[in-house]
Amino acid sequence: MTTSSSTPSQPQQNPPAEGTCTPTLPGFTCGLDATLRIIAGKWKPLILYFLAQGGPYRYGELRRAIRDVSDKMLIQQLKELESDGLVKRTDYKEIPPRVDYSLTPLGHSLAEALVPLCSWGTEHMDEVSRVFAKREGWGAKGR
Amino acid sequence: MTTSSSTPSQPQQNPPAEGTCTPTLPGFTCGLDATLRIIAGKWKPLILYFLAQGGPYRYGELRRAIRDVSDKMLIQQLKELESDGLVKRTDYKEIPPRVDYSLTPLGHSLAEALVPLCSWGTEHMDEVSRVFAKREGWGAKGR
DNA sequence: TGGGGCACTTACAAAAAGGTGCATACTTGT
DNA sequence: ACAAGTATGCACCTTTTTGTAAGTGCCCCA
Repeated sequence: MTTSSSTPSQPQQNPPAEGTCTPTLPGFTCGLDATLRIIAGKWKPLILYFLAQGGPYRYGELRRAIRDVSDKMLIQQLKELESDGLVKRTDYKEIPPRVDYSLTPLGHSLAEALVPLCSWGTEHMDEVSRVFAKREGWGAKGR
Repeated sequence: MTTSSSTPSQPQQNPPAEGTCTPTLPGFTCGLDATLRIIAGKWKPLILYFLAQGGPYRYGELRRAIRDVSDKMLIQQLKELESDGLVKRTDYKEIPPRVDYSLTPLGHSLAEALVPLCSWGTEHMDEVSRVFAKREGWGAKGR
């Protein structure tokens, strides 16, 4: 929870290059920091991703689509996303419970901002795969 | 570390929209997943960010620039970034140690892919701030 | 009546991530 | 001689995050 908010000192040596970020913000180092903290959570990107693809999803659909996620986790992340205003939960209050989830406009905009990351990952799949092969390969000691 | 690789079932109801991601990959659900796992780590985005801004930085410079990061953490993350091929470490093998870090081409491309996230965070700063105010505000029980 | 699905909730445990502080080997400044 | 700076390494501990298993209330179906 410590975010390096105090004394936002920037390096005064190298030229600050282009205005990629604006490091003069409330509790965050920069917008990137803020964004990453919002999508932090093992399943959140996936959720956003799925919701961005299809229309609203029912809870069970998501659950099955994401596969490997437990109820606890899915619900927890959905709740955070909801309270963060990225996802809208619609409870139809029917007798066998029926609920669905969709992106809010804010959520949509975030999902769009994620696209380049997505492409990067896809483009550099081979490098990335090697990296993780390495990390897991001789595991048991390294990390 | 489980990535929902097995049985990549996709929802067959809603139309798959545009080709935002390509969910047919080795160990990851999609490129986004891969990317996020590479930049996972409290300080990595910041490091990439700083390196993307100025030229190569010496260790101590980074340490002071990022502020609040401990040696252990900074070194650890730098090492991972290095072994992931995003950062290049140059050891001048001088008597008082001198080392500097810079982005590799791969690192640069990633940094560029991060720009939209950065902008998103900056643009939606107000919403994001509110979110975190809420999260921390009535803490102690919520999470 | 037993089984299954729906959308969750809760208590508890395991694992991962992060943090603190001390140590190293060598040099320069005072 | 001693403190300070350089770039790290290592041991230990706390916090955060994730996972597991079980349970809830209600309904439908055979």
